[in-house]
Amino acid sequence: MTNIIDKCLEAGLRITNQRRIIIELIDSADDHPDVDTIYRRAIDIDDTISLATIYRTVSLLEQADLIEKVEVGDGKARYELARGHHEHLVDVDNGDIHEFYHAELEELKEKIARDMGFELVGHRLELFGRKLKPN
Amino acid sequence: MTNIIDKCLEAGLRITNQRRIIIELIDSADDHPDVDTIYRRAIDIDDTISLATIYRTVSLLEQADLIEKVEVGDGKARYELARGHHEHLVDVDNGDIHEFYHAELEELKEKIARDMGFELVGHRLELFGRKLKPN
DNA sequence: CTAAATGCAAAACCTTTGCCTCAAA
DNA sequence: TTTGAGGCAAAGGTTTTGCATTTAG
Repeated sequence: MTNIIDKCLEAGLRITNQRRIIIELIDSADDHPDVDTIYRRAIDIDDTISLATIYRTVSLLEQADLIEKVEVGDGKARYELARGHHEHLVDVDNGDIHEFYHAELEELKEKIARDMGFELVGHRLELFGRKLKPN
Repeated sequence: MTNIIDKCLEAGLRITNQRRIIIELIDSADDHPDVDTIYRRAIDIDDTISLATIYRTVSLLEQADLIEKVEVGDGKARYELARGHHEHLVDVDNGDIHEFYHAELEELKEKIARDMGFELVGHRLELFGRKLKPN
């Protein structure tokens, strides 16, 4: 079992106490915390960690493709562990983020870009929805 | 021919000189200007317009569904005239924004949301691509 | 005339950075 | 030991806001 710390070492990252805390925190989060949330959770564990370190660390982890930035339109960068393509559906009534993967959608994006004369190198998709009443 | 000013009046907006300038400027823009660009273009026409008025006006126009915000990941809000569903493909090499509409994609988004138990009330999609060499 | 809009400057946010100190390898 | 990392506080960039003044309707 290759854990997240090993992956950081493989990526050539120096593992400091602060980094370990931040990384494990994102690893174990089951939501999509923004930087301030990560900060507040981190100082619960070690209250000497600074906001600047959070920013520097997430930016590093993102470059190493270990975490991914998620932007859901609230003006704040949120992060999640990188674990392959998936998209987000945001519940507009409570902000809950639901993940999904849809192969057909992935293909379609590639095809659209190709038809327009581009190689697809990235994308961003968020759906905003409201829960349907079951009937 | 219902022009953009008429639409503003229908929406109940008071038409000031500043608003007229800002609105017509966005109406006639063939790119996706950010707030600062709108500001610079506006003061070329009337140098008493303030940045605050640009922000207040675009926010008003957006609420009235007369313009739409486009976020292409550069951290700045860009605006375009509301003119029905379409998506954006950003050329990562030069920032050019290409628009497209793809019916199949629209349907697919609706279907995905529905299958997840949601009514789709909005979405955001940007593709990032690099021009293919013709061969 | 009167409510609403503007200008200006200050403040509010989120994020980045300089610099000196501290710690991982 | 040495180079990179962290803490702190200041600065940066975008957007919002308070308040006195002006203006559209």
